[in-house]
Amino acid sequence: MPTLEDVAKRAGVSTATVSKVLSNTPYFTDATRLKVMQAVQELGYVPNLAARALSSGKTHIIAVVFPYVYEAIFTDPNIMNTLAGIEAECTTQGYNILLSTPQLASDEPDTHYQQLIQSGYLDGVIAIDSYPTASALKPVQEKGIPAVVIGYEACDYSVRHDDQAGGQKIMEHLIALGHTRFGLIEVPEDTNYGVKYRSIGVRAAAEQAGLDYDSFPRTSGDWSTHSGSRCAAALLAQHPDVTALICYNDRMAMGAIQQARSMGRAVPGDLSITGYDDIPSAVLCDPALTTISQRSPEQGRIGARLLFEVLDGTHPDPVVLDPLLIVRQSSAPRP
Amino acid sequence: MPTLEDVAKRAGVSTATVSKVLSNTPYFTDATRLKVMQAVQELGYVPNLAARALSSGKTHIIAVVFPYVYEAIFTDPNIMNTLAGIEAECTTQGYNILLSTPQLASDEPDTHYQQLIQSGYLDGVIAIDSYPTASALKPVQEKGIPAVVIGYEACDYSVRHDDQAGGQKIMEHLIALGHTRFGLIEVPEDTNYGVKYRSIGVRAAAEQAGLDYDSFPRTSGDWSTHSGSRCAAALLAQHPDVTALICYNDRMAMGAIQQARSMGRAVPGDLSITGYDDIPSAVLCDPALTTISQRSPEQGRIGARLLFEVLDGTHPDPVVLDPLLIVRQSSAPRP
DNA sequence: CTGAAAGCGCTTACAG
DNA sequence: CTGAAAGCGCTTACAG
Repeated sequence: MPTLEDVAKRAGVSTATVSKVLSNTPYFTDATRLKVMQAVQELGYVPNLAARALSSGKTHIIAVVFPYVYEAIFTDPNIMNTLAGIEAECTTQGYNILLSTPQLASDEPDTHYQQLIQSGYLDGVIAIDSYPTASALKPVQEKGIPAVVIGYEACDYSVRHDDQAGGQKIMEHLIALGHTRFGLIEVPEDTNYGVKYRSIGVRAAAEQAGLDYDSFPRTSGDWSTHSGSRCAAALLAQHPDVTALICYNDRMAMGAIQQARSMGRAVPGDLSITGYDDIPSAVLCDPALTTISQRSPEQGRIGARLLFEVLDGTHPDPVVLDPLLIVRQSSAPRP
Repeated sequence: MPTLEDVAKRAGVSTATVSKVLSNTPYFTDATRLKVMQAVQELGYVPNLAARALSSGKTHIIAVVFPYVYEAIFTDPNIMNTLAGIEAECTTQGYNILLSTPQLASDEPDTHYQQLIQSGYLDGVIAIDSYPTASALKPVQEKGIPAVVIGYEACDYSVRHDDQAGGQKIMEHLIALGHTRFGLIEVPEDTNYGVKYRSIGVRAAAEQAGLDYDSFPRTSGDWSTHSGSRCAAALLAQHPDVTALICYNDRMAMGAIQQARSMGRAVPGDLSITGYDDIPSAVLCDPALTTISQRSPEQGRIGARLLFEVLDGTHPDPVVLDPLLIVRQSSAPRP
C-alpha cells in the first residue's frame, strides 16, 4: 500500500504538503495541488486511518450503543430504524459506525465496553436508551467523550419523540370517534422512560373532553403480545362496557385484538383498539393497527446531526419530535 | 490518559516489558508480571487502540457489510438476526463491529466504502449478501482482507442455510397433510440466490411423492405483501382446485392469506398457505404462519467464528445449516 | 527473562 | 505558499 511518503516523492513535495493538500488546507497553489492529486490518483493512495487517528486524535468513528437488555433487541424496529437513520447521516458525513451493545444487566460493569470507551478509538457516542434498566452512558461521560442520547436519559445533548403528544393524539382520535368508555393497557412505569408521559398525554386529552381519566379501568402488561391478551381478557371481563382500548405498544394491542375477538367482540365494530410504535406487523395484522409512530429514523438522523454539531464545538438544544398518528382499521366510531 | 510509558515508569520496567506482559508473552517472572499489572491497575491504564493498530497492523475491528439494496434493510429480520449473532460472537472474542452498508445500486463504486476497505482499519469483513443485485465483496478481495460471506456469493469462506432443504421440508410437510394440488408463489430467480434452490427442494419432494411438479400453477411476486395478494388472486381464480399455496417468503404468504379469505376461502380450512423466513409477524398474524426458519442468528455466529479461524491462519470449510420447519396454524390437512 | 531502539504512517506547530 | 522535524503510543525483531 502506498504511503504519504510515496505520494510526496512522486509529486516532488514534502509529506507535510501532501497531508495538508489532502485535508484541504488553503494557501496552496493550484499547481502543487494538482501535482499532489495526480500522484494520489496514480498511486491509488488511501490514507491509513490508524496512523491518522494516532497523530490527529480523531478517528472518524462514532459508537452507537444500546444496552443489551433482552435477546430480541436486534429486531426491535424502533432501535433498528433509529440505527438506520444514524447510519444514513454518518455515511453522508464520512463517519463510521461502531456497534456496541454492552451487557449491563449484571452489576459488574462490562469491561469490554469500558475498555472500548477508554481506548481512544471513539470520537463520540450516540446512546439509544429506550430502557431505563441500564445506562451505557456513565463511562462515556466520565471519559468526557462527546455524547448524545436518543431518549430520556440525562445528557447535555439529546433527541426523543414527544410521548405526551403521542398519548394525547391517540386519545383525541378516539374521542373524536365518539368513545367515552376507555380501557388502558399500560406497562409498569419503571419499565420505560416514556410511558409516564404517554399517560399524561392521555389524561390531558381525556380531561379536555370532560372525561374522568382516573375512573378508566387499567392493567399493566410487559410489552408482549401474550400479556396484551391476558390484560384484555381481565379488563373486558370486568368492564364489558368499554368501547376503546388504548395499548402502550403494538404487540400488546395485537394480543388484545386476538383476545377480544375470541371473546366475541368485533374489532373495530364493537371495540376499538390502538397501539403505539407502528412496528412492521402493525400493517400486516388484521385489522391493521391504528397507532403512533415515534419517527425513529428521524430520531436517528437528528441524533447523528447533533453529535456532529457537538464535535464542531457548538451546543445544540435538545430536540423533541412530534409523533405521528397513524389511523388504520383497528379504530372506528363508537358502536 | 496514562500511556504505556507511564505504566513502565511506575512499575520500574521498560515499555517493551509492559507491552509484552499485557499481551501475555511467556518468559516473564511472576514478580515482574505482578509489578506491571499493579501499575496498570493503579493508573487505570487502557491501551490506545489507534497506536496499537498502527504498530501491530491489527485493529481488532471487523466490518459487517450488507449492501443498501432497499430502504427497509435495517428492519429485515434475517439480516438483523444475523447481525445479532455476529455481534454476540465478536463480543466474546473481543472484536469490535464496524457497520457498513455500501450503496451499490449505481454503477459508480461507493467511494466511502472503497476508502474504508483500503484504510487499513479492518482486520476482516463479514459480508451478508442476501441479494445478488450488488456485491460488496470485490474491493475486499482485491485488497486481500480476510472475508467470509453469509450467503451464496463466491468466497473462500462462507456459511448459509440450505435453501433446498427448506423447500423440501415445507413441501414434505404439506404432502404429509394429504395435499396434492399445489400453487406456487415464487419470485424471479435473479432476485435472490436462494430461491432457485428452494424450487429444487420443492420439486424433489413433489417427485418423490409421485407428483408432477411442472404441472403446478405458479406466479412470481416481488416479496411484498401486496404482491402476495395479487399473485394469490390470479392463481386462485384460475385454479380454484388448489388446496395448498407455497409462498417463498412470509410477507407474500400473509398477503395471500388476506386475499384468499376475501375470496371466501378459509385458511387453513379450505386452503393451506405457507411462508418462508419466520419473521416476527409470522407468529402475530392470523392464522400464525407455517414457515421455515433460516436460523439467522446461528448463521451470524458461525460466520464470525469462521472469520476468526481464518484470522488464525486456518482454512475452515464452508458451512451449510439445516433450516427448521416451523409448523403453525396456516397449514392443515387437505379438506 | 528483560530492554534499547526503530518504526508503524500520519499531523501539526513552527519557521521561513 | 511550503518544508523539516517532532511526536502520537504502541509493537517487535534483535541483543544480551
